[in-house]
Amino acid sequence: MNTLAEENYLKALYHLTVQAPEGAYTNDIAAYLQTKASSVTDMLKKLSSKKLVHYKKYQGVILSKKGKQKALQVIRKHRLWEYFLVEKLNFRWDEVHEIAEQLEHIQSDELINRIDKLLGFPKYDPHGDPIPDADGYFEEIPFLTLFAIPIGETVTVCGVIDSSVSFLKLIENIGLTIGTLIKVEEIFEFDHSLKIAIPSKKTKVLVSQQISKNVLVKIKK
Amino acid sequence: MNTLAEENYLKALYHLTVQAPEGAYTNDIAAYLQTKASSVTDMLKKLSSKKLVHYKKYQGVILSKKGKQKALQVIRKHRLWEYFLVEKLNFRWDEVHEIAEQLEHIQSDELINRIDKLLGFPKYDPHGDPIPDADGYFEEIPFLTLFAIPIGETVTVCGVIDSSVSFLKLIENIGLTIGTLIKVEEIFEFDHSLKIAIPSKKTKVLVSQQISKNVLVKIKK
DNA sequence: AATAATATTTAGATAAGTCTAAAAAATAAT
DNA sequence: ATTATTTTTTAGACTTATCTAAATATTATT
Repeated sequence: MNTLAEENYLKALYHLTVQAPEGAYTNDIAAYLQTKASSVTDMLKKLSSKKLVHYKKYQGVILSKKGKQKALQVIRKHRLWEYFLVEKLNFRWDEVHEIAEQLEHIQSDELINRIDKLLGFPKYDPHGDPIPDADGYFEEIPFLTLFAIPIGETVTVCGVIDSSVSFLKLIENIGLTIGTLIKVEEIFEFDHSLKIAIPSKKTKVLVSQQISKNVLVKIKK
Repeated sequence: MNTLAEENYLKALYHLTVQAPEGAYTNDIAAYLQTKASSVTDMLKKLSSKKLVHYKKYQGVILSKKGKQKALQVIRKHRLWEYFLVEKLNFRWDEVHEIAEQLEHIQSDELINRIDKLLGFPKYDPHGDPIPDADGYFEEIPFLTLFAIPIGETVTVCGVIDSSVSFLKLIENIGLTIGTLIKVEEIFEFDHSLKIAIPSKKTKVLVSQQISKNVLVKIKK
């Protein structure tokens, strides 16, 4: 069993190395966790002695197989709790992150598996991120960004790239929540903004390029 | 905000002093928390400096008003989470304590209030222990649950523990409304269900354990 | 009232996780 | 290739919560 601090480092390392197989750097980890580089070095030594990471001084760090598995279990718990908070307790999806940061450290396989069952074994969380199963397995869906959708196409919102509170508040406010069916009606050459129709709300909304590049969608088939 | 260790001491002090207004003793606290007397002394000093307890060297300790309030909030969370685990995730009562010991330290008033609402604002847990409300107020159970009544006894229904709509509909439907005189005719070992006679309606009804644990009764004198 | 037994506190140590400041290594620039 | 800059690590200190062992206070016994 790992401490809370260890779990947070494993999770951070997972997120920092998922798109960077060469490894994570001390300063980046420190920035990500809002701590100091020296603290990171200390923890990397500890995780290394526990065989959770492959670490050599000055050489960056990657998760070991064991470390990756542990990280995925924490991520699984985080995403399932977020789903629970939104689905069962009617939190908005921009409110759940901090609470899930605490709940993800509750130690009980049985508990999280029953939460999983209660929720109907969801594969994706409210942000559209995949939820690993009890063995750490998950499937990434090759979502497109709204930015890449041509005029006339109808798509379903299924996630976001930027999951900051400020962005979530924005899309909540304009009605682009997960599951919403939308249609791209126009693309303005001037600034690449889009006119989007939301049939369920009978509204239309103008969306900037910056927004459209952060909204993930699935093409309706 | 208090640390996990502080919360555990406050809770322990509450339980140790609820029936002993003169105060708790260092060794008793140490035995209760499975720690050493010297550790207790250290923590009592800390809690005292935070005005959470009234403590004088060698003189025992009692909770301050503030400390009692904090303790009750932890107890509230513990009992609500236990109720949740049993009610929504189908854990048995003997399985929930350890998980609730972790969940009780999650810091979010909004979360526990929504859990409270989800459960129908229960006033007592199925052990008959009262659940403090958001202000720390609670009523000691003056009744027994139907579950605890032996064969042959005649009792009056005087309340429920689960006050959710679904449960109220159920007991309304089978006739176990407040004021009803009932007699326990049989207890089936198989699933601890009861056969109840309702003389006023000249009917008999089979009541599951889950139901009997949520019906409060007063023994007829 | 003096001594024995018990309870409590203090002193000093340990472990986890963090920090600052200084040293060392790696990388970039001249 | 040497110097400058950046990055990373080390050394030492701090905090929280714990421990053991010794000291002190309280209570009980004679």
